[in-house]
Amino acid sequence: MTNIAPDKSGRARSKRPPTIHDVAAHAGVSRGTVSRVLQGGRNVSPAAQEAVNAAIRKLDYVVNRAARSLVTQRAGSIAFVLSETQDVFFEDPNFTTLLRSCTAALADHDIPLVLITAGTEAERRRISPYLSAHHVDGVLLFSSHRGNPLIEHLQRAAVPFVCCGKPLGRHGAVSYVAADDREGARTMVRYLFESGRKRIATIAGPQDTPGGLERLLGYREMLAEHGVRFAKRMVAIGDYSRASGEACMRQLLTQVPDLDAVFVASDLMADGAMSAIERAGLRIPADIAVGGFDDSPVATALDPQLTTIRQPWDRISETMVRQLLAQIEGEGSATVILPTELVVRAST
Amino acid sequence: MTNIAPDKSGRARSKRPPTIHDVAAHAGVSRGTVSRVLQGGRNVSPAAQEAVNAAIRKLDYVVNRAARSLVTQRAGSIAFVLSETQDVFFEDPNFTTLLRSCTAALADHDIPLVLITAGTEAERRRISPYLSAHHVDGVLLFSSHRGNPLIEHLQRAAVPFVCCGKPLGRHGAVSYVAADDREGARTMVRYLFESGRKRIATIAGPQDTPGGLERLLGYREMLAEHGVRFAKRMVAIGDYSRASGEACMRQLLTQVPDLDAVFVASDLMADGAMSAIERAGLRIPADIAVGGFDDSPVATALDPQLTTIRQPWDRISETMVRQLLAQIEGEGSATVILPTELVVRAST
DNA sequence: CTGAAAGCGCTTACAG
DNA sequence: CTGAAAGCGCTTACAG
Repeated sequence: MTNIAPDKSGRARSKRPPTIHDVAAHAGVSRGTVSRVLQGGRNVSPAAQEAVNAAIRKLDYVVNRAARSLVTQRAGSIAFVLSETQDVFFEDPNFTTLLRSCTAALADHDIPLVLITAGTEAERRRISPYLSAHHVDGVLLFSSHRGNPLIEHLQRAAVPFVCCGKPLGRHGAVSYVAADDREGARTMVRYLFESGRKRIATIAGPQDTPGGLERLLGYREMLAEHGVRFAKRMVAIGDYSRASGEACMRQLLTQVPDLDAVFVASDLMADGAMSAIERAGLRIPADIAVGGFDDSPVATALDPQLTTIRQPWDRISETMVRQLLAQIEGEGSATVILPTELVVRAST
Repeated sequence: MTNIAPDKSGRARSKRPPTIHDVAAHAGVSRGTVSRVLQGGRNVSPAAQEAVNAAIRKLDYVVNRAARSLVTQRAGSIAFVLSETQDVFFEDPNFTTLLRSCTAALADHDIPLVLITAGTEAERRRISPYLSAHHVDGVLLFSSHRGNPLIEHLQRAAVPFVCCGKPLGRHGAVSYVAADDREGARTMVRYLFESGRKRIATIAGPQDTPGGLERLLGYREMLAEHGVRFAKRMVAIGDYSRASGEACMRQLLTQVPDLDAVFVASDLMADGAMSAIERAGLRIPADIAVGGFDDSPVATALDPQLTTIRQPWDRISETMVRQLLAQIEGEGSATVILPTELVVRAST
C-alpha cells in the first residue's frame, strides 16, 4: 500500500500513481496479463479482460509512458518542427492553421505533439542531438526554403519525417504532402481570363520555395494557354509578407498602368496589394480584380472579401500524420498532392 | 559491441544509440560515475570527468530520457495548454506571440514543450488523465474565461501550473503572471485626455476575462480622475475579435455621434473599429483618435499605424517558465504583475 | 571519489 | 490463455 490518501483539504499529497502491479493485484492476475490487455487484449480470456478493466477504472490507472518507452524503444511522441525564420512563420496565418490541424490529427491518435523551432543555424545544432537520439518517433517538418540541412540530418539519423510541401534541392526519397500549387494557380488565372480580364499581372512568392515557384509556373502556363505572351514586367516577387505585397503592387502599377487583374501568391500579400491599389485611387474589382492564394482568415476580413484558392490544410495535416505514422511502422516514403479549390468572393 | 556500423551508403542502419554502459566501458569507469558527470560532476575526480566527457563526445552519446524519467519520476517536459475555443485563440495574434516566446524560454532550459489544446469539454476530459498521470512536469495554462474546471483539476492532481493572466473565479492560491491591465488602460486614457480629447468612448473585452474587466476599470478610473462622469452609452463590449470591434464601433458612433476618441481593449478590435470609423466617413486621428491594446503585429499593419499599449510578452513567458520551474522544485505559488508601455503612433 | 547493486514500471519472448 | 522472469537505460543511496 504505497498510496497515500488525499488529506482532509482534498489536495492530493504526493500520492504516487498506481502501477501495473497494483492493477494486477486488484484484478487477481499477473502483470503480464495486465500488460496484454493494455496492448489490446490479444490472447486474454474475457474474464481476465473484464477484471483488469475493472481494476483499471477503479484505480484510475494510466500507463507510465516512460517505462513503456524504455522497453519499446519508442518515444510515443512526434515533433512539429518549424524550420523557418521565426518571425516569418509565426506571422503567417497558415502556420497557425497547420499547427492547429496537426495537433488535432495527432490527438486523434493520442500522440503528444512536441513543438520545436529551428529557425537559426544555432537552433538547428541544438535540436539535432535531441532528434537523433530518437526522443520523438518522427517529425512533421515545416520548412519551405531550399536546402535545409535538417533534411539530410534526419535522413542520416534514420528519423522518420514528412515534409509539408515539396522540399527543394537534391534529396533522396523524401515523403511530403503538398497542395497542388500549380493547378491552383492555373485555376485562378483561368478564372480571371474567363471573367473577362485581359492584362493579368502576378505577385509571386520567393523563388526558393515550392509555392513561389509553382504558382508562378501555373500563371505562365495559363497565359500561354490563352495565347498571351509572358512579360517580365507583369511579375513582381514578394516574400509572402503583407508589406512585400504592397511594395510589389506599387511596382506593378508603375510598370503596367493599365493592368486589370492581379494574381497574388498569398492572401497576406494580397492584403498588402489591395492597400496599394486603393491608395492609388483604383477600385477593386471594378478597375483591378485581385485573386489570392491560401484562403487564410484574412481573406474574409478584407474589404472587399478576397477571391482566393483554398488550401486543404486539414487534409494536409491529416495526411502528413498518417504518412508519418505509416513510416514509423516501417512503410516507405511517399508523396501526396492534394487538390485546391477556387473560392469566389467580391474582389474579382 | 552491439553497435552496427553505418553501411557504405552512409545511411545509419538501425544503429542503436550508445548507452551509459558504452560510455563507462570507453572511459574505464563505472556507470555510476558516468551518471554523476551527467548530473553535473559532483564528487567526480577531474580525471574521471575528463575521460567520461571524451567518451561522450567520441560516441555521440545522448542520455535516454525515458530511462531517466523512469527513475527520477520526472517527465522532463512541460505542457503548453491552450484552453480556449480553438478558433478564438488561434486567430488571436497574441497566442502566437506567447507560443513563440514560451518555446524560446523553454528551449533555454532545454525542456521540450508539449502543445495541448483543450477548447472543448470533451478535449478536457481526454487530456486530464494525461496531465494527472504526470506525463509532463508542469503546465503553462492559457485560459482567460472565468471558471475553467481545468484549474481545479490540476490542483487536485497536484500538477504544478502557472496561468497566463489572473484566473477569474474562486480558487486557492494560484500562480499567475499578467500584464498590468488596469494601469495600461489608465495610461492610454490619460494620454488621450492629455492630447486634448474630451469625449472618450471605449470598446471593452469580454467581462468574464481579466483583460476585459481590468481595462474597463482603468478606463473608468481615469475618467473619474479627470472629473468626467462615466456614461454607459460610451461603452461597448466586444469579444476580442476583429468583427466585434467593427460592430461595437458602429454602435458607439450611433450612440455618441460626437465622440472624439476611443480606447479599444485589443488591437484586433481596434482594427475593426478603424474600419467602421472610415466607413462612416470620419478621419483618424483628425476626427477620432483610436488607442489599442497589445501592440500585436496588426498595430503596424494598420493605416494609420495604431497607438497602443505594449504587453511585455517575452517577459510574461520567461516569468511564467521561471515560476513554473521553481514550483516544480517545490517552491510555493506567486503572482507577478508586469508593467506595460505606451507606444505612440499615428492613430492618436 | 568510486563501484556494485537495487529499482524505477513497463513489455515480451518463453514455457507451460 | 497465463505466469515467471529477463531486461529496457538510467539514478541513487550505500559501502568502502
